[in-house]
Amino acid sequence: MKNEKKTPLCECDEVHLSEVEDRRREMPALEKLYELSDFFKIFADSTRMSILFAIDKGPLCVCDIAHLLGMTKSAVSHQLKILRQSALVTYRRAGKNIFYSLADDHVRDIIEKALEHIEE
Amino acid sequence: MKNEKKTPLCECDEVHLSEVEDRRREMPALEKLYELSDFFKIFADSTRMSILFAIDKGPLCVCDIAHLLGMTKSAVSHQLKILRQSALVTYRRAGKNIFYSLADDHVRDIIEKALEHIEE
DNA sequence: TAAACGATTGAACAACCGTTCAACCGTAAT
DNA sequence: ATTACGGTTGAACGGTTGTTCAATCGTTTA
Repeated sequence: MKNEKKTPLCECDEVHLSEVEDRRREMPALEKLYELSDFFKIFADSTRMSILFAIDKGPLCVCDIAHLLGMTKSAVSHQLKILRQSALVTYRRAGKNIFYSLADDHVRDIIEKALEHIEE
Repeated sequence: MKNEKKTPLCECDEVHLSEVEDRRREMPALEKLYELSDFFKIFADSTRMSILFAIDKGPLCVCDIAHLLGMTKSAVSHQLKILRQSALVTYRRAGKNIFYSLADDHVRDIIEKALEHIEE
């Protein structure tokens, strides 16, 4: 058997090894870290952020959102798909229109927190 | 004078115009939306997220973080620069080492909220 | 059934972003 | 002063991501 660890280590000599090992134990699982950053990725686009605010006060159809943001239906629909897949929005069909709304109050909390931080 | 609005509108005929205008008034300023999504961009990378968790329990030097994450000093340093510029971390020099710590308790709150959401 | 329209989709393109690599800076030690 | 070492930086490369465009789906209406 060869060495188990083959991580591309940094080239430093002096490392605070015991401290580092302690931290490693306290770190969340790698998978959790990916989930977290993936979750934040959803909010990391101004178009998606605009859509969330747009439907915050009630359902709107794709066409309405497109008008509101000054974008094409296609572009909006692509972003709505991402929000759908992330379960941040729900939708219901009404004739030819499809109305989107926020799926979760949790989302409002997170954006609220972020707004507080930005306002210093 | 020509038309003032020259936004690349969607091609729909039937739009719920009054509703859309109401929403437009309630929307945050465009600049605010950019600030918000830019803020979330910082957390939208697993390396940066890992770094934040790594130094959550106390200061670590670049070399320690690199060891902990199994990355090069360079890669870590580039991400630390972004976190520095976003004022999410602070640093102090101690000899040849530079120790980084979390700048703000606000950050912990936001990540905490996100974790809650992920756990359903 | 056919036309009209709102909405979705996939491919393609451009812009953006994270890591690598090599060079360099700042401090400490010889 | 020179060497060693932790840390930073800029350019370059590859992968990701958002928008556009054209084609298609689903529902309603004629």
